[in-house]
Amino acid sequence: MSVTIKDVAKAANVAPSTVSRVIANNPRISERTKVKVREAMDQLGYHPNFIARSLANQSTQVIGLVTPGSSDVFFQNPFFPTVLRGLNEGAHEHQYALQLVTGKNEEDIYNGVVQMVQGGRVDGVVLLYSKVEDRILSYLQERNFPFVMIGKPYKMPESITHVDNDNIQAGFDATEFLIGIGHERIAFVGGDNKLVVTVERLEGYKEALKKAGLPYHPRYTVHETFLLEGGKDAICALMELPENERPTALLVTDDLMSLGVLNTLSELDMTVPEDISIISFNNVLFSEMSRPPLTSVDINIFQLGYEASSQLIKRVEHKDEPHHRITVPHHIIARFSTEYVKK
Amino acid sequence: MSVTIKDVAKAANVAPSTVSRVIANNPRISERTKVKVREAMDQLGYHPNFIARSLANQSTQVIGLVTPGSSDVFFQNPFFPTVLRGLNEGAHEHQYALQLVTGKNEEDIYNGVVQMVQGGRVDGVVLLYSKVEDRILSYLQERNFPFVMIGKPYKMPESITHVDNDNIQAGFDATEFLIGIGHERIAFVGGDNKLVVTVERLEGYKEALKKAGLPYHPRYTVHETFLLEGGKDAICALMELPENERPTALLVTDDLMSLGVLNTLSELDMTVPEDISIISFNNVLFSEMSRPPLTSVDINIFQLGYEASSQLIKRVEHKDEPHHRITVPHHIIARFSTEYVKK
DNA sequence: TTGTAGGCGTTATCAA
DNA sequence: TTGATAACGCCTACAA
Repeated sequence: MSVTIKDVAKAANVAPSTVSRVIANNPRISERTKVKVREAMDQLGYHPNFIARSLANQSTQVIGLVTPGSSDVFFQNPFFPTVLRGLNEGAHEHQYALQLVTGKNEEDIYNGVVQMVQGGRVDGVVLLYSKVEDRILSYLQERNFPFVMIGKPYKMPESITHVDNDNIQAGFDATEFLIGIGHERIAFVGGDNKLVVTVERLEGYKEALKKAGLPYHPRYTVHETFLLEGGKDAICALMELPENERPTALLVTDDLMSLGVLNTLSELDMTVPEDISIISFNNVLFSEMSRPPLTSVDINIFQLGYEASSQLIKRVEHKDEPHHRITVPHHIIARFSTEYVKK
Repeated sequence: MSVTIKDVAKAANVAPSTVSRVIANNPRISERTKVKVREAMDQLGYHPNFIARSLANQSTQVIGLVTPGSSDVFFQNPFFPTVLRGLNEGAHEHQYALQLVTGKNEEDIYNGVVQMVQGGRVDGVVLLYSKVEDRILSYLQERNFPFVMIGKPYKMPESITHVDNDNIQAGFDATEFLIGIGHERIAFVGGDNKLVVTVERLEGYKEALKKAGLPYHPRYTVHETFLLEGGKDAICALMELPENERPTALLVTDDLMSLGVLNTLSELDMTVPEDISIISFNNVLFSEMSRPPLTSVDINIFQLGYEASSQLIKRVEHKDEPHHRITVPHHIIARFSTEYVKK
């Protein structure tokens, strides 16, 4: 079929093992035979068979990517392409390939992970999410299989290598930004409150209010999913408050939601930022394409991915690496959805 | 290390080959031993090793995904997540996994493909693009390696299995839609004119003009890349035309570009659709999130992906399948960026 | 119906 | 510095 190490060996008049050593660039092979073997390889158009190599080595140079619950939804999230870019870059630098776990629901994905792991298809795994009570996480820990998480583990963060933003600080900074331009009635519009990110950003929000001596009103806190329509109901409810209680600014924990919010506001005939300011999170590609362009907390999604695959490869190659937490910095990109409050 | 077929064999008091046959559910194995073996498997927590199986079978159950030139840019394209979803679904139905070719430039990707293919990492490949003079395409054809293309091959479409929209028809329909609501000066804002899609949609546009007896003005045709800022210059140039020559409608071949166009127009103080109508292509997620929501030609991106992986698997499993062209239907989603022309 | 043995293409150990 | 040879875990004639 394909040209193998044996064919090369014959052509070069050496043993297969010698060819193997040439491939590995083993220093104890004479330059002369190296050259000879390499010539033969070129002539025959030899390429090593990864599968055979994997079997012999017990290592595949492949990283598995695990998406949360339903991949479908996750793929839609503008977070995904960018984090994938980062993962890709980190993997590519070390000659690793990326493989996706396929599946439409949690059960599917769980089985996919088990197959990947036990089937020896991948050397390690990146979890692209963090959630409470995760079977996959427990499974990987039990088997002591190398993995890295993007986001903050719900528990035992010190025994799980993970890369994450300081989301408390990010929530704090965003809120302080609004306070700094004069806002006092600030509402928090967050995603699924089972996600650690949401909880943390909310915490930062509260801290900033406290520090500024502003009251925290639970009714100023709404949780919606990250999906598109999410925002609508939440916003309407807030905007129906009497004028002197209505928030003058919104902190929205996801750009996609912000888009929804923007549309809802426009339907309610409210102008951003004149009537109400918005600060958003993630700073994905289209944050600057909306009208008005969104002030958003850039969380360096690319770097999140890049660090994740780099760290994972480190773990795979040195199984005794201690667990790390990598904190990726964030910074606010001020655009045109925020403005000094009108008194 | 891990539990293998041999361990199971011992535990069940049979030969390894018997275990192997049980896994394959070979009918010539007695029910009794099947049960016995399966029990042993469960007890030991056996999972077949994919790598070993791949080596023995010469088949990996993995599909390689090849992105155009720079993956980075492609990942950003909102086309990508949806097509990936489709690919994922098609692959998952047949228990195939997806692997990405990593690389940042054409050279990188080419090498990645060669490694994947010669390295026996994948059973087949999906090309997520179609372009002129493609090394990767030639390479795959030369080696007679199973692949499927999304988009229309630049040449020899009858000897390449591909899944695509009828883009000429789509361009035609979109243009006719505008003509149908009274527009006569319609400009074509297209992406990279080396891409087959662009060329075809342009062709459809011309045909529709012709059919309606409207003149085709080359200056009404602008080509920009699919990138965000793309639109700006092109649009300004058009809008600087004297009022009675200025187009009243734009046909923009990509939603992302449309977003850019929308912003540019808003900077020029032109209102959509009152001052100018826009019909867009692809109908990606955020088409309805823009302001105004875009009238867009839905090209069924999901199905494009789904068909691609399904077809590929068919080819992989029956090497003698004849080449197909799968045409995925499109339809216009009318939203609020198009309006009857003001006379 | 089941077992034996060789092979898939590498790598790694041990001799030479 | 190189060559035999035995793994790696599974599949599949061929034999029994």
